[in-house]
Amino acid sequence: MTTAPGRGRTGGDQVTIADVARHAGVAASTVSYVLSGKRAISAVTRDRVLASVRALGYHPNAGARALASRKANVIALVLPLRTGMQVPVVMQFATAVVTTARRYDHDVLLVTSDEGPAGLRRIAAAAMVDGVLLMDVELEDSRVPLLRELALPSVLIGHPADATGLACVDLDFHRAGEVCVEHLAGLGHRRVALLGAPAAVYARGTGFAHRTRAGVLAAAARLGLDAVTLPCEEGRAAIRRDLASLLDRHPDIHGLVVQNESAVGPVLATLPALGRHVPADMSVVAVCPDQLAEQAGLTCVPVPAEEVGRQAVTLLMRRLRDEPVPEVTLLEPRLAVRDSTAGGSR
Amino acid sequence: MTTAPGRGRTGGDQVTIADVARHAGVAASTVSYVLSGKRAISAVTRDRVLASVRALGYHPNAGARALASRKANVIALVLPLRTGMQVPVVMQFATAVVTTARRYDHDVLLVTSDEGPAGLRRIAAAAMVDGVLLMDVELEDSRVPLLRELALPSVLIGHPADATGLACVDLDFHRAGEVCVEHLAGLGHRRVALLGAPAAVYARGTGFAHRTRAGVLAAAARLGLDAVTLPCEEGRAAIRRDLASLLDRHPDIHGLVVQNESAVGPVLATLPALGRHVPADMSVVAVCPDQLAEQAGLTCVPVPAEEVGRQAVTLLMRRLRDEPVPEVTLLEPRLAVRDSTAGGSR
DNA sequence: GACGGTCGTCGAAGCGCTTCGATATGCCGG
DNA sequence: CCGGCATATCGAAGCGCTTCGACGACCGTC
Repeated sequence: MTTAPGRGRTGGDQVTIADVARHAGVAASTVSYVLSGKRAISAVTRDRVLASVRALGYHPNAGARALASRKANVIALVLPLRTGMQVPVVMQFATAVVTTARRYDHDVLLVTSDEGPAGLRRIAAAAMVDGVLLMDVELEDSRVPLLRELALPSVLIGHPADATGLACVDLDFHRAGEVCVEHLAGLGHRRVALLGAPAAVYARGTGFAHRTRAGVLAAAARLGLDAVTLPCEEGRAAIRRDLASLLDRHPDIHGLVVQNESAVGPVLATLPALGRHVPADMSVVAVCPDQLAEQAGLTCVPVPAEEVGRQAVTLLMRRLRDEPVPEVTLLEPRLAVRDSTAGGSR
Repeated sequence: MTTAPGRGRTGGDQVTIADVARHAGVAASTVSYVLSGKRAISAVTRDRVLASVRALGYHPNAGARALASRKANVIALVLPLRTGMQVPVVMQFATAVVTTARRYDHDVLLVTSDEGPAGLRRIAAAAMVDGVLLMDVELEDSRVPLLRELALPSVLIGHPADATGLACVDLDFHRAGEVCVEHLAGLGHRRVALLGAPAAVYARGTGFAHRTRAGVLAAAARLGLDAVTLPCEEGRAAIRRDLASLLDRHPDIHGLVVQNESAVGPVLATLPALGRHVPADMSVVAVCPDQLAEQAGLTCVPVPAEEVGRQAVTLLMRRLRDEPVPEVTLLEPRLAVRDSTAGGSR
């Protein structure tokens, strides 16, 4: 309607800020200021501009905006897309991240860990993103020094051995381990076992696995319980074997902590077959997504993936505004008691 | 070393094309042509430029590049982050997409379906992405007309009722249903059942669920088998109940097709408890990720998430180059026979 | 009633890149 | 030995946006 809107391209309707300015009878800079709120604009002008924006269906061009403002309004989510990870947790987490980021008017670029340091470097150098969220951080993580070097705003999920100068969010897995053991102890069990992540996960130095184990052992020591811990591979058969040999060697164990998403089902299925009924002969408490535990009526310490994701984004946004953020944010575990744990006789 | 590299900003090392040009003693446009290969450049110059690129660690600024070239080199992956989805499949799929996209020098922007049409519109208008990959497409999907309207290059995973003018990739679920039934029939079973997705998934008109069911029924009709199909909710208890009532009503069923990731484990755990041993009394074939089936020694038609992801990206890339792509690409299902199916007596 | 101070708006200068002529150089055939 | 044609390179003009300095208009003030 006004002056020559569409450029040549087929379907290339691209409405520019100049179009809006013309439509509203103001300068382009004024439109920009209305949209960013960085300078005072009279109510009259603002309303007129906003009306034009709506009328034309204007959306600022992301590239141009990024170039001029030196902000992409995009954050990177670096996911561990390797095997052996607790898949649903990652998924829930990603959802929360995207949703929360959108609330701050940011989008999320998905990056896989296997592109590794080079990927981070590329993303950073190309100024594609303003900051990064790193999942599945290991105790000694090769990406951590790089992050420091790049001075790229970041938030880690999980935490490395040395978190100096970084921001980390995580469930307090050490405390989670303790909580599980305390619960079992409170029910009168004196001998407990931790069925953990696959051995590879420990070998990789993944924080949550180590910290949970440490928590279990610490609480056991403090409360004077006997505790054995062992990794647990995936696969129904492997689990059955590991579990059988565990109970064979330690027949007097009546409390079991399971921290391995994919093992939860098989463990519950296998125990009765080994003559241990839950909870009569064996109390089971898991560290896993609540959804999973709820289905199985399992007492658990839920992994609050959603909450972690939200927190992580919030922290990153704060960091992008150059506000100070705590180095370590640990979420307090809570225990959801269900029917898989009960008082023991010894 | 050369002339004034770093701008003022702390850590703002941003190396620009001008820096490279200066370092190599050529014009900026020459550097651009070396990098894009869009004009012939002498070997001598090219080598000198590439050396400078490496020496300075140059990475083109994504925003500037997008602005000038009108290509973002980013594709959007629109994921169904709602509940009731087969999570690990989605994950595998996402991995394949990211990996493949990187191979074509593209990045992936993660978008959730719940931002819905508005999200697509925004992304498109802001020219953040060059194309989109849509997962979990429903038979009547509200985003489909929008895609047509926006003339946004896209590839759908799954397919809508009307695929005209679009590109879709998917496992041939209809055929998968048939393959399962044919396998069971080949083993001599005359009465089979399909334990499908949760009722909500059918209600939503999700293609894969409907098509599998149709395939099962078609093959059964063709081969003269009796077939019953029923949805299957999540949760161990619900599954046990559904399964028990099914076998109660149809005690002579000896072939079971399971298409519900989260039901596979519980079904296998429940059958023996109901007095049906696998495969002696009941042959079970699943449509699920192969990894899951392999663990359980289950005969299955694997959902080739990785392959689908790769194909989808490849098609999208072709589309971005304005090459013609087929409207529908169906991957042929293959059957992996394991220990959960065996010949029946009737 | 001239002066300083806001307030609201404008114009212009880039941000770093691609791309389109234009120009310079070298080579060929006539 | 020159016109003509490739071939290799350069320079300049944007892409659409933000942001800075400037400037008019209007206010209250002494």
